[in-house]
Amino acid sequence: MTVVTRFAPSPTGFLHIGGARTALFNWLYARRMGGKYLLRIEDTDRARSTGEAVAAILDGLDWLGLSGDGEPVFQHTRLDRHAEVARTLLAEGKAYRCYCSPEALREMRERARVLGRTALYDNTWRDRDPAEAPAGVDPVVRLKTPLDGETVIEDLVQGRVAVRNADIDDFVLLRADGTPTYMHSVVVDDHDMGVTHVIRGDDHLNNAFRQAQLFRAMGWAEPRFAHIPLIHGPDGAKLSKRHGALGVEAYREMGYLPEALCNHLLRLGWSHGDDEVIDRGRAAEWFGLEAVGRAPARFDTGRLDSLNAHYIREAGDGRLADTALDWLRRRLARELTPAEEERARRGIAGAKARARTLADLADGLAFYADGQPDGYTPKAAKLLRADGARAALEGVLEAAGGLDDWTEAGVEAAVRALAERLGVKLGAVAQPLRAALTGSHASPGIFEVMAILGREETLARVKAVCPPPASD
RNA sequence: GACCCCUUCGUCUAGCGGUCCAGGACAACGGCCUCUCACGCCGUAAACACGGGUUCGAGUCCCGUAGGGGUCGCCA
Repeated sequence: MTVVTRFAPSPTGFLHIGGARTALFNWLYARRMGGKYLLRIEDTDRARSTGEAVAAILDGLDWLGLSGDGEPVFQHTRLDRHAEVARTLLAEGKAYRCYCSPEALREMRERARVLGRTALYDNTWRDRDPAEAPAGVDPVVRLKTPLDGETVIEDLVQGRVAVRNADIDDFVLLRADGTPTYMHSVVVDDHDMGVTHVIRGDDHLNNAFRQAQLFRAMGWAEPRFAHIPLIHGPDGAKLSKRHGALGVEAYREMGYLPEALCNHLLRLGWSHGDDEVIDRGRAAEWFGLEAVGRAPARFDTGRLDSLNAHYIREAGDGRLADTALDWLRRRLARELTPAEEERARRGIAGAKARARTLADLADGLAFYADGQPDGYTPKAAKLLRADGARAALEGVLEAAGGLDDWTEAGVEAAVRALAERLGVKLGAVAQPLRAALTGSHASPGIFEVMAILGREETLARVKAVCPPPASD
């Protein structure tokens, strides 16, 4: 039997972190088992579903590399099929029409709560003669669930979970307007799509019991369920799009790489011994539901930062170049001249070792374009005022002017010789120089910076802070 | 309130009865390296929620307690 998994978001907002992880687990499980991973947009609630949300979710999945195998199924296109299944159930006496008013239902809920019961609906119309139906009331259709015994789910993550059938009420299949509820359409669609493994958030565990009853009523094979623990916020409370959690696009905008986000999400609730850095290929080899934990994890960005830094360092300069240059243009809010672009491109190798995010990377590259885009940092200004700074910079001007070999090795030899001649440590020359060239007290190696900047630009920047004595 | 789930360092976790005075990673702190910042390397501090059992032996099994979370719609 081929494994078929699915990710079924409802398009009422962006793709949030929890959804992204659910999608990732479904994708990984399908890959691992050599199966298929499908997408379904749960848009039966036409009032809350929007086209923008559909686009945002599909975009987010695409960015993460979690697009479905084949085109996504839009649930609203299957309304007729959902109604047809409900009609079958009605005809077989496994479902019935309920004419209770919303007010009556509200009273039932209150009564049930007072009695300390879980099942809310009191089965008013379960066995009542349809002839008693009030005129002019559109009924809902409810499933006739068993009154005795218990429903057991052998969950692949949670283990055996049982609920007494008395605690499962006759839930609604079709609304009064004839449209299907989520509970009904999920089951019909999962069956029709051949879904074998339902991997989703823990918050659906209770729904599984109801859905299992519906599968049984139709005589359909139940899929295996795997309810993965939710991701909580730093405060330990549920993290969901409804509570202000960030969408994946927010992480993209902060400069995180999709592979870093996926790696981080993967390690939230799943582990493989002591392995921490796990790329997509490895994950697809190693992933298994048996290693998914049952306790919720908190979403903490500390490790995400560290993983992102790792993946930035790992990324080939070529692959990173276009992205980095885009970030730099945005950072400077202008286009780059060919010379600036060339310098920035050569600076990527040095800058990426120091960046945790793409935003950091752009910051680290900025000085290659402008001299000091934000002026000198306070620490840099201090370095320029330090004792001996003036002498060191004048020495550089002198030594650099006549240097033939303007390469990293060449300038290094010249600057080291200068420091020796002045009788100071290398740092006494390198630091003021760094401040003059980059506007900062921290940067890639100073000789690398000089080599990339070139003689002309290097001298110009030094002269800017160390004007030569006016000659007459 | 009812039902269901969870509980190892600050965080993510390893641990599937003895090999655990509990291991790794991130974060923190100290040091080395060094032209700065990173990287890298070395080191320090840091946890089995609590109480009962079962067992020769429990972080690991069972039962309670406490705490946390989830679900109880003609939303998904």
